[in-house]
Order: sequence, then C-alpha cells, then structure tokens
Amino acid sequence: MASKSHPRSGCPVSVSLEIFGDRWSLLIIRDLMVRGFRTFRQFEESGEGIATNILAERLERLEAADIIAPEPEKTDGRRINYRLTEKGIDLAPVLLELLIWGAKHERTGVDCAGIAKMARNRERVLTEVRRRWGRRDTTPLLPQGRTRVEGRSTK
Amino acid sequence: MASKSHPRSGCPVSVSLEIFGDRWSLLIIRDLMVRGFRTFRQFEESGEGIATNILAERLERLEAADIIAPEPEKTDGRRINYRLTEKGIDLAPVLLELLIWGAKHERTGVDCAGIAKMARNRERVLTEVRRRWGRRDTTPLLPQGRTRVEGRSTK
DNA sequence: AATATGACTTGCATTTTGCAAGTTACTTTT
DNA sequence: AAAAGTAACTTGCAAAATGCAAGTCATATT
Repeated sequence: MASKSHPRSGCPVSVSLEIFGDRWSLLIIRDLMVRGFRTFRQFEESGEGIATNILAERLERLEAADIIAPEPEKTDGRRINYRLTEKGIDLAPVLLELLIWGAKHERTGVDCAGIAKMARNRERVLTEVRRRWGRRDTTPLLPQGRTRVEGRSTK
Repeated sequence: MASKSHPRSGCPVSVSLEIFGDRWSLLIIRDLMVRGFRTFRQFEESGEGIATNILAERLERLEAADIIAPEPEKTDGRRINYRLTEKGIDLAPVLLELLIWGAKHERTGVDCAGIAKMARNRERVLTEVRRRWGRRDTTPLLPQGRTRVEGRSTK
C-alpha cells in the first residue's frame, strides 16, 4: 500500500485512508472486532482469500500504526494473538457504518433486517463491542455464517 | 483496484470495500460531499495528488456502482458535474467516522477540537450535509484550507 | 482563426498483488 | 528422542494496478 510518503492533503480522511485504505486492512480489524479472530491462521482462513504475504504485510502495517498489537501466547510459543489497541477499537464506528451501508445498498450475504436494527441502535452496538472486547469475549457478535443471499439467516 | 471478481465472503464490509476500498474513492466522495467539488479538474487539483488516469477510472467505477452520476452542464458542453446519488450520500456516516477517527488518532491538518465537537453532534452534522446537498449548496462544510498541523485554524 | 479549457487517453516504468512453494520455530505423537 | 504436525511467516515470480508525462478531442473564448 501507501509505503512511500507522498505529500497528501493532511485531511483526516486522507490520513486515515493512507493507513487502512485498501481492500484488506479493515477486514482484519473486522475479524478481530466482531468475529473474535486472533491468529494469522484465522485471518488467512476467514473466507476472503487474502494471500499470506499480503496478510503478513498488513499485520505489520497495522501494528506500526498502533492499531493492533501482537501478544505471544504463553502456553504455545508458536502462536501469536493479535489484539486491537484502543486506537484500533476506536475503528468500531467506521466498521459499523461500512456494515450498515453495505447491507443497505449491496447484495450481501447477511440479513438486512438484522443490520437495519443495528443501524437504529448504533450506540448500543458499539457499547456491546467494547464490552466484549474488555471481557476478551470472543464469541462472534453476529452469527457469521457462510449465509449467502438466498438463505434467510437464523430467523 | 478490485477489477476481477474474486470469490469473497459476502460480508457487507467486504462488499463495501470491494467498491471503494482504496486510497482514492472516498476522497472523491469527500470532495463532493463536504468541499462542494463537482468537476474532474477540481478533484484533480484537490491537493491529494491523484493521477488523471486513476481519477478517470475511479469516477467510472463509482458511477458503475451508482454512487455518483455525471450531469453535463447545459451552458458549457465541455464540463461535467458529478453528483452524488442517494446511495452516495448515504456514505456520509462512513466519511464522518473516518474523519473523526483520523482527527482523534493521527496528526492531521485540521483543528481537533472542531472535529471533536462534530463527534458530539453526529446527527446534526449529517443532517446539515444532507440539507446542503438538497439545496445544491456547494460552500464547503468545513473551512478546508491548506491548514497544516502547526496553524491553529480559524480561531 | 487562433488559443484555451475540460475531460479524458495512451505509453511506459515502477509498485503492489496474487499465487505457490518454501522456511523456521516450536509442539505433539509415536 | 525422532518423526510428524502446526503456526507464522518468506521468497520468487508473473500479473495487475499505479504514477507520471504527454497527447487527444470536443467545446469555448478571444
């Protein structure tokens, strides 16, 4: 991504996009925030099809930006758990709006009605995300199934 | 960008990012929404340094996604005014959250306090954006100067 | 008629992606 | 304790996207 520093405008939107304005970064953050994923392997197999070299590069980038932080697992020296920093958790509203927009305007694999409900209770949703994060609760916020457009989700 | 269609997850966030998950698309939308820009030339000279071929490609993409729509100017056959569709205007919350996040967490060229105030009145800001859009009011929402980090903005 | 302007194309060098196949450092199994 | 996983990456390329400079083309203006 934006490796080299071009002289950009200094607008916060522009600065933000320089950090995670690509097709993958926010998906990693989504996996951390709402799916409860923590490891390289989980991100890799999250269903989006990210290549491992890109994933590694994005994790490095997000870490450099202090959005995520690696936390080696004590019981298993191989495994690294990635965690969101406060700065990373603050991306929840961005992700939520992206979710709401996509569900409203595009054909996606999730239940529109459910998302519309979230749209009416943004604050509640964000509070819940933060609460779970604080408790290290990794149960997915929304039932993230391979639910495709045709299938009515959980009812 | 994501020209070829990979099999992605169907998550609304993912679908959204496939459309405008890059470094430029949302900047064009920002220019339309809060700076009152309407033409190719304006986007080109918006200070971000987008190349003309990329700009042309992004406009095409956004139009294909029904986020913007070109409107040839009657009095001047050369000029095309790009306008946001309803779907495009619905990106206002995304942009606003991006703005708030960037201003809070990164060193940007705008007055943090001003943005923080917007963060406390999200609904008011969004209503104002829509109101201006409806009236075709192109005066910039925020005094978008080349205000750099050092300069305290308008007072 | 000559010059200018707005909105793009085109050509080409440089970067970034995507993909497949390693590598390295643990852990678990036998 | 050796063999076989497993987790997190690297590496090597080919393919695609990007950046840059220059050019085109249809109006407008002088």
